[in-house]
Amino acid sequence: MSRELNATAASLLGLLAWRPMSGWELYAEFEHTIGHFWSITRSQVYRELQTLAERGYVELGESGARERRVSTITPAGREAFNAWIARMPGAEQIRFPFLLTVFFAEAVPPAVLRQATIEQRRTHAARLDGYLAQIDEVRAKAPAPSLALDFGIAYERAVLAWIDALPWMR
Amino acid sequence: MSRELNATAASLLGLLAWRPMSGWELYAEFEHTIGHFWSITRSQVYRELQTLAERGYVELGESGARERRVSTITPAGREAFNAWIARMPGAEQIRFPFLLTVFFAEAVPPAVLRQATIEQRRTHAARLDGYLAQIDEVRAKAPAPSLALDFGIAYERAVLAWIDALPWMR
DNA sequence: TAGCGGACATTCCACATTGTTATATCGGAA
DNA sequence: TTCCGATATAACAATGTGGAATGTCCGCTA
Repeated sequence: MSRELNATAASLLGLLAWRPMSGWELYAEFEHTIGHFWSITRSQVYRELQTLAERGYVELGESGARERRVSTITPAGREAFNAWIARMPGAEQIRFPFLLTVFFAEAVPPAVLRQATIEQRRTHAARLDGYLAQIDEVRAKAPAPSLALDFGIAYERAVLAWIDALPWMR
Repeated sequence: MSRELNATAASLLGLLAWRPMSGWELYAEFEHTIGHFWSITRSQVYRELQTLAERGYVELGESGARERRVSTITPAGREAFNAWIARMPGAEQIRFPFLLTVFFAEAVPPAVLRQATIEQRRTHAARLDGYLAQIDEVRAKAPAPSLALDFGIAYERAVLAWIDALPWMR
């Protein structure tokens, strides 16, 4: 029954290797770190936690106050995580709805196109600001994660530059 | 029964708005255009084609040579596509396994880390080359799609620059 | 010219993953 | 007391992945 871990489960394990957390905490932690380049929902966290527990990779604590159940990674879990993280990573997968809008721009009413572009720009600018506001602190505390954040910064800058060069925005 | 189109089905419709195609062709066309920023599998193409046909958005032709069935977009299909493409696009979704490797780099054996990085670099460099080889031709023939390709170019350049700045690569 | 290998083409299936929605409890703040 | 936010879970619908099975047709070459 040693099915492969999926990336989501593995990331959860990775976070649990830092410290024990409840599902709720895990989700929050995930969102503001890995969440920048990997999406997840809350249900998924609990689901994955279940299967992780079935495989003996985490231990679900007692249901204490507020039903809170802290998950702790087991030695087997650490081992599984280490094995997973050391495999060659696959290609990334992007799904960028705005690129569909651009790709089919000829079918989009000009006003809508401009509006959508402005909104995208705002979103990405806000994300960049958020990343920049964190980067120094993260770099000091967590070197490896800060490199992933560097990617986010480079990415957002590239997106913004590209948006600014769109012909209908100049 | 007028359920929302999903992005995948809508993109397929968008391609069919250019010209009628068989599922096979659709997949090929998709792969080397939209495929750069949206993934799809062959089974999915056929499945979506089925539901698109059920909703009257495409017409599946007679089975011709080699079982080939050409799909043609209907007026209702064009309308549905135009409505879909004019809605505000949502946020993009990235899933970048290598970023997990980087994020958890402390748990990765140095040799593996270096190896993975080199492979990533090669992949992205190859993609960039591929895009650059096409861009002039695409720009001349299909202005809007070329803007999406421009994004690909900007993206790959950003990734390469980021990779080259990783501390274990210098 | 017969035959073969490879490209073209579709269908079906099994499964994994994801997203959404609803529901229930409890502690603390207002 | 009432309401909000933290917390957990279930159940379903939708989406996505990957591959097996099956057949056709094209062009090459023995």
